[in-house]
Amino acid sequence: MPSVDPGRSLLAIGQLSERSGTSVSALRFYEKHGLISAERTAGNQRRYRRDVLRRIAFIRTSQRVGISLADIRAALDSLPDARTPTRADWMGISAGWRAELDARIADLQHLRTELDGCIGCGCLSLTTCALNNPGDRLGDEGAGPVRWEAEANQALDASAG
Amino acid sequence: MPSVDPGRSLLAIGQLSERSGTSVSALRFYEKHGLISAERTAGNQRRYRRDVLRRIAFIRTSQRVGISLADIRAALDSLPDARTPTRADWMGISAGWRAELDARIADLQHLRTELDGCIGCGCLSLTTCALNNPGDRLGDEGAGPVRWEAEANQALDASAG
DNA sequence: TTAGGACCTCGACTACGGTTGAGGTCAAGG
DNA sequence: CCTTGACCTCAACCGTAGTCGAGGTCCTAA
Repeated sequence: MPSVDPGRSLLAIGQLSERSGTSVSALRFYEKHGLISAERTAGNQRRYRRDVLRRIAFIRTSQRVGISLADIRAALDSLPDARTPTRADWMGISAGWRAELDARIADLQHLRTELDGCIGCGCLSLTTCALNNPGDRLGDEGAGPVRWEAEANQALDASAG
Repeated sequence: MPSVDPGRSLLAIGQLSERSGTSVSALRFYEKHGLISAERTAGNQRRYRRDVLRRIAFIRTSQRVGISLADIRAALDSLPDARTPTRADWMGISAGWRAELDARIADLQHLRTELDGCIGCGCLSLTTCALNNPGDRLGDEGAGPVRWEAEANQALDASAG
C-alpha cells in the first residue's frame, strides 16, 4: 500500500485533494498563484496544515459566487498575518461578494429590459436600438448611419419576403 | 487617396468595419468561424454583400446578451438557406436568448439566497453548507467529513481568538 | 508608373482557470 | 532491498474571443 499518514496533522497533497474535492493540479495551481501555501518534507513533497482546508473552502465558495482568483487572492492578502479567514473575516468579505452578485443581477435585469424592447421591433439597428448601441457609438458622421439604417431595412425586407 | 467604392453595392472589409463598429480583425475572425462570409475579388480581397451588416448586428446583439459565438453560429445555421435573420427569425431566436437570460438571472438569485444563508454561519463547510456542496459531494466515506468539520472549526476557533 | 493606404495570410500572443504528459524522485509495505 | 503508488517540476495544451505584427500584395489617384 502507499503512504497514508505523513505525521499526525499535516496533509499530503493527495489527501488534501480528496478531502477538499479539489484536483491535485488545481491545488498546485493555487499555490503557484499565492492562494495557498505548504511546508515541504526533506524530500520536497508538500505538507499542508489543516487550516488550508478552510482556506480552500473560502476559495471555492468565492469562486462559486463568480469572484476571480485574483480578487480572491486580494481578499486573502488583505487579512493580517496572511491568516486563513475567520468567521468574522468571512462575514466582512462575503458582504462584498454579495454586493458584486447584486450588481451582476441588476446588470442582467437591465439587459433583459433592453432585450424585451428589442424583440418586437427587430430592427437590430446600431443607431436606434439601445441594445445594440450602448455608448451611442456611430451616429455622428453624416450619411453613414442613415445608409446603415436603409441597408439594414432593405436586407430585412428582402429576406423577409 | 486610397480606394473608396469597390463596385456599387459590395463593401470592402474596412468599410464594413467602420459601418458596423466591428474591428477588421474581428470580422476576419467571424469569417474563420463561419459566422459571416464574403465574396472575393480577382485580387483575393473580401467583398461583403450588404445584408452582412444585419448579420453582424445580430451577432453583436446576441453577444451582448451573453450568448457565445458557437451558439450564435448554431442559431444562424438553423435558418434556411444560410440566410441572414429576418424580423421573424429574430423574434424567434431572441425569445430563446431571453429564456437563457432568465435562467442566468434565476441562477444568480438562487446563489444569492445561498450566500445569504452562509454569511452568518461562516462555516464554509463542504458537508453542511449548501453553497459549498452543490451536488452533495463528499459526505459518504466514514470519518472523513466528520474530521473535516472538526478541523475547520478548530481552524476557525484558533484564528478567531 | 509609382506611391501608399488598404488589403492578404499566418503565427504568436493576451487573460482565465486550470489539465495533461514527460521524465524523474520519494516513501513505505512486503 | 525492491516495487509501486504518490509525489515532484516544467512545458505544452484546452477553450473563448479576439489582437498584433511580419512579410507580402492589391489597387487607385496623381
